[in-house]
Amino acid sequence: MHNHSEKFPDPPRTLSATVYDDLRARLLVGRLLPGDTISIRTLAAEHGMSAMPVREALKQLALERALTGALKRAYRVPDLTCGEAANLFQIRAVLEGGAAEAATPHLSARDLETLRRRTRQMDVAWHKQDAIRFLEANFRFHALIYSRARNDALLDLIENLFVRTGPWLAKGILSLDKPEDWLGEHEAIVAALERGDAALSRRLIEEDARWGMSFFQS
Amino acid sequence: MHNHSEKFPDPPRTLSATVYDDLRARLLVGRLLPGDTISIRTLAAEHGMSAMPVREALKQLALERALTGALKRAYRVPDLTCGEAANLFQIRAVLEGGAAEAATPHLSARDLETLRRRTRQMDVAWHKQDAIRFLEANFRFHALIYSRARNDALLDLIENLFVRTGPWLAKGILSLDKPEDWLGEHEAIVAALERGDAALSRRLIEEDARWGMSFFQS
DNA sequence: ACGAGGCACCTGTGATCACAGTTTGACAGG
DNA sequence: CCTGTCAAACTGTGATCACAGGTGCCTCGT
Repeated sequence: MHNHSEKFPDPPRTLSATVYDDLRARLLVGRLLPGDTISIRTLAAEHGMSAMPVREALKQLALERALTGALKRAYRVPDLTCGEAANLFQIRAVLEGGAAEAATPHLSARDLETLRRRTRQMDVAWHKQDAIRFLEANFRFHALIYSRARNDALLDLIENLFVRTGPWLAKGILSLDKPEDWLGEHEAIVAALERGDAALSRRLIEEDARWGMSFFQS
Repeated sequence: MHNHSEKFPDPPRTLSATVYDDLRARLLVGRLLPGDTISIRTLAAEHGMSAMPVREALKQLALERALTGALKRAYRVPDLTCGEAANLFQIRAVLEGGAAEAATPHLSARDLETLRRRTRQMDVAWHKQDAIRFLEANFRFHALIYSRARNDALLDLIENLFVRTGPWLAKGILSLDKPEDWLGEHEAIVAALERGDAALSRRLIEEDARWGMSFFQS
């Protein structure tokens, strides 16, 4: 049997990084919801490894505020207050706005086509009430844009914020009964990017980033 | 003997957090310089503890890019390229600009007085070529402003960026022979804040954040 | 004298064990 | 039936040991 058929990213990486990435991906798309509790030994058993790598991954996620870790108590997915969520989306707006503005001149025609595909994926996921697929396509849409800003550190920070707001957004989407509220702002974003209008792109992205606050705003 | 005379923040916290904070403080003020190497067991011996807490702290710092951690090789303080440094200062500019704008209406007269004191401390440290004291006062100056923006998550992110740019700034300051280049822009910032001019404060802070790029720019 | 190979020491990573505080559920008493 | 209490099982944290890979110096051969 050839090895090529197996997943390959494992060997050069560390076990700790494996579970870290796994948790991060789950938070990003809302496969973990606010209040969910996570145990070191349970996760270790699921992954078939010792508790050591898992504990490191959880501690790191707690440090970057993707999880809460009280002393001697189980790690949990943070249940943000509206104020905390608003703060996060405020940061996302300024950070993603700047990234979009810087990325505008560097988007290729191929990129724009990919963005349109992501938009369509989001549309069908939204009407299916499939929060996970929706958030996944949404993240890939934004990540592609920001990656063209040629600033890796900035991309990391934005990704972190997506991870932290993921569970909140998933909770918000799942709490809706009517999927009517969705308006295809993303097409406007793609149009602005295509025209090379950096200022407009920035404004639209800022608006889109703040959209997540529309849930539960009291 | 009374316990009140001892440092108190220790007991409720974890050993791992202790060495984490210690390293972070050292990076922030440039007591660790780019290229410096850090060993788990050495640090553990210095702190009189097992290697376990130290490894967690180092891994966390590596994760937030405050240290580099190649596989099976010693952790080191990153020696940033000019491009990477420029990226970081670009992020600082947009993030700190936004924070300053939001904080402007909430600064008290007492805050402004403290800011002026920090400015004076920076001045004397600069003329003494004391990079550590300079960076410490500089950080406290900025941190006080941003703390008034009432956005803890934003404050965390900015602090992280200070930690990451600390060694670079220290290297830059120490490489200068003449301390002539220092211009007291901070007084202008305080003046703008005192007048409640949010837009001007933002612009001045952005300018100040980009100042760190003036070293070694090729 | 110079270069290449090898071995000893260094590094981080993972496993296993011991410990202390927290949570939870069951059982006894009102 | 409700409530207060206690014990067992859970939680994360820290220590110690074993392992594999990387680095560099020292020696042996030419």
